[in-house]
Amino acid sequence: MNNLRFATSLHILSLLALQDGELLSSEYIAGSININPAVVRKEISNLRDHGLIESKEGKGGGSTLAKPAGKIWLSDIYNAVRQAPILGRSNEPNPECIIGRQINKHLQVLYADAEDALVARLRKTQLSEFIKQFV
Amino acid sequence: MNNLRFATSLHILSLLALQDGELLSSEYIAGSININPAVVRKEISNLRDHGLIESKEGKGGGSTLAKPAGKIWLSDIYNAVRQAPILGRSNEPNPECIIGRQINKHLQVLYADAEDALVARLRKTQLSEFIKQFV
DNA sequence: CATACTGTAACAAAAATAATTACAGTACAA
DNA sequence: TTGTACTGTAATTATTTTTGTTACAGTATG
Repeated sequence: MNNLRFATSLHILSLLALQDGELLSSEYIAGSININPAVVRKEISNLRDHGLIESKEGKGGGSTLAKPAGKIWLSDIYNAVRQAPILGRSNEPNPECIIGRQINKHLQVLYADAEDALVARLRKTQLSEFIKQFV
Repeated sequence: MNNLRFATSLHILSLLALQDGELLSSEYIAGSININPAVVRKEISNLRDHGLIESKEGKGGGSTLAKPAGKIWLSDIYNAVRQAPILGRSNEPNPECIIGRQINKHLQVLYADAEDALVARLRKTQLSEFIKQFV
């Protein structure tokens, strides 16, 4: 998770939440985050796939939340941008070693547990709560 | 944290813990993990800096745990390999935007909270417990 | 029909990660 | 005291991941 996707997605969603229904263009959002509009559109595309955002094409188009900010939890955002296990990838160890043969199985369990703990924390905060900080 | 360092370090420490005081060479360890010995030595160097491993140079040298496996928690390993915030890096948003100006501050708090939750989980397991799974 | 958007792909650039090579330094043991 | 078998570390290269850029077809609006 050494990337910008969580930060970017949360930024996008925060802007939309504060906008309260108004469509925002990828250009505008990109200006706020200070990144390329195409990157924003890519991230929006992903958030849309996860049911967090709706978009309208064409002139005057843009994006808005797909549901109230009170029904979006930070864990939803995490799940939307998640790609690899939170503690990192695994090696492909030597199967002839007693440790090597088994460790990935145990790592997976551990990674899942650790990730559960993280997600449980994120599930405590709604987007609506998060944006209350911006006043 | 999209890398192999946690998995690699835990593998190294598991081998040492099961070896119970016997010195293990980086070559042997590398063979078990199936990676390059120099990478192992680099990782060992880091774990040594964090007080988890002791090494002996020269012929017949190698590495061993710096303390009993019961006094090493998985959170210690996490802290040893940690580099970036667990949820990823942050953008450098537009300071002229009300969100852009503040979001990194709030992200930092959130990242710290989330990381605390993760670390708390890792603090529950000792290396000695982890290796009991290898029988 | 001109305009202003989105959606997406293809490509390029940059950054992070891992592998490799090399070799000086150290300890043991014959 | 010398050969051997290790570690420690740096320098370099290779690979993979991540981000940025460009381009353009498709869509809605007025």
